[in-house]
Amino acid sequence: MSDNSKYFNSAISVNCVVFTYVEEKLKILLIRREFEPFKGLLALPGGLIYPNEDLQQAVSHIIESITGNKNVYKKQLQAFTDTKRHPSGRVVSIAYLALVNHQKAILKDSSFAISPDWFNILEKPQLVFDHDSIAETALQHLQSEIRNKPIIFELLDEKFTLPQLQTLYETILNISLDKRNFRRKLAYLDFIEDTEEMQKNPLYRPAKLYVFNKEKYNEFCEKGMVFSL
Amino acid sequence: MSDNSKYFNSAISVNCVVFTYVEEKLKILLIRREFEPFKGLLALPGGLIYPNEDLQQAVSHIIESITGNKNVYKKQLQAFTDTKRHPSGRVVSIAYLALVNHQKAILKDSSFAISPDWFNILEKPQLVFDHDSIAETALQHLQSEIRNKPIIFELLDEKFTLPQLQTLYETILNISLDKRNFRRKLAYLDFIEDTEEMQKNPLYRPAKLYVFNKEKYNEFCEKGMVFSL
DNA sequence: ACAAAAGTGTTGACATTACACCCATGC
DNA sequence: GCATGGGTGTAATGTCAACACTTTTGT
Repeated sequence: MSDNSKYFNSAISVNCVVFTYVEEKLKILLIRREFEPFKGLLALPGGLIYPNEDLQQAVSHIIESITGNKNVYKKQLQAFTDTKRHPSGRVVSIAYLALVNHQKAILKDSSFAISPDWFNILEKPQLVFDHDSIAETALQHLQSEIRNKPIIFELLDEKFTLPQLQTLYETILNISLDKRNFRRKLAYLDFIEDTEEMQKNPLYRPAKLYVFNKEKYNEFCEKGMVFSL
Repeated sequence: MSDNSKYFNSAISVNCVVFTYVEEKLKILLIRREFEPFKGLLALPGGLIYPNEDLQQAVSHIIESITGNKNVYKKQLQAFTDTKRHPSGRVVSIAYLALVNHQKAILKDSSFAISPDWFNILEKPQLVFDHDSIAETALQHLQSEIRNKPIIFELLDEKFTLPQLQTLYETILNISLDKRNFRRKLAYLDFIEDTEEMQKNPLYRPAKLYVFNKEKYNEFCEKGMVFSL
């Protein structure tokens, strides 16, 4: 460790696996690379990090630049470290999972990304570098995380119906759930609150609207309780 | 990305949270730092990585140098990336969890570590950098992982008794388990095999010896089954 | 009135918990 | 023969899965 120069010459990047939910589909945010290598090909949004740059902030900045969303849910997944994953040298990429509400997201080009777009996760095209593997890891993480943590509400509007919530679980987990069993389970959770309001102008019978109450969820956790789908 | 020099000047390190089980205690491997900063203080084993170095191999090498164990169980946890975590510059540390059998581990000084020693996890002293936080993350990961994956056998001898297995679960999870319920649950798992052999020279009544059969475990998984403690 | 999705309870199967005594061995 | 930990079954409770009809609204 006496001669630092042989160690301080790697690069750090972040890659963001950003999911949204729209038209009853789980979609992933992909961009076209603006620079070589792989210029013009599809990739996860991300970028190299300056040595004094905070990774969470970098992720927030990238996501805000592309989608306009501030304060999105984000979580570090893991580092992708293959020595040959990047042709320009040693680039360790730290992958983040992020969830954004589709209504609030307005995609635009930025210094990080050209032609950003949402792709149905079930029809995800091939990506550059090891981004397919990063996306796969993120999806698995999401699938396991929504079973025990209330992050799914990040993908819904503030007010949502139980059928919407159920369909979203079914879409992400790729399973089907029994409506009555699903609703009975939720009935115990006081942090999913009935708002006395009804859905506006649906095609047929309107459903009740609910909200996720974060304070009540915290109280629920403090009692040592854990919810599980 | 046109001028790479402003990005390729960070360092990557690995840190290993190595657990073992001895004298009915879960212990963590700590070393004394041989170099500045924090020379002589307690730390997790680890080290800086060369730009062409594979991280898994580096972890294996470090653990083998200190404990003598080859092919230990290891798993990447996450990256620790605080800009100020290391005083010498930007060092992103990738943390690994590893499990070693105590009988096979013979600690010795190496280029990575002086005075390596096992510390009861319940009495872990303060560590340098952000290593306390890394160790805490690793412990939580271990606690959650042993409930659904058969990694606990990495900490036991090849042949073990059910009371040993139960005590190990209790130690790691810091809970107490009902002996009969615990054994009934294991009875369904054909990958925990009775060896017809008995424990040698115990103080009192000898217990039956079991082995973990990895092939049978894989078959069990292929049937879509999941075990859960 | 009809089409469509919202909303609602019961039952049987299975899993989990709680609990106490006899057994095998070393000394 | 006694001290110690190894080994065993049952009953009550709670949880989970399967299942079909009525209600509300828009057209």
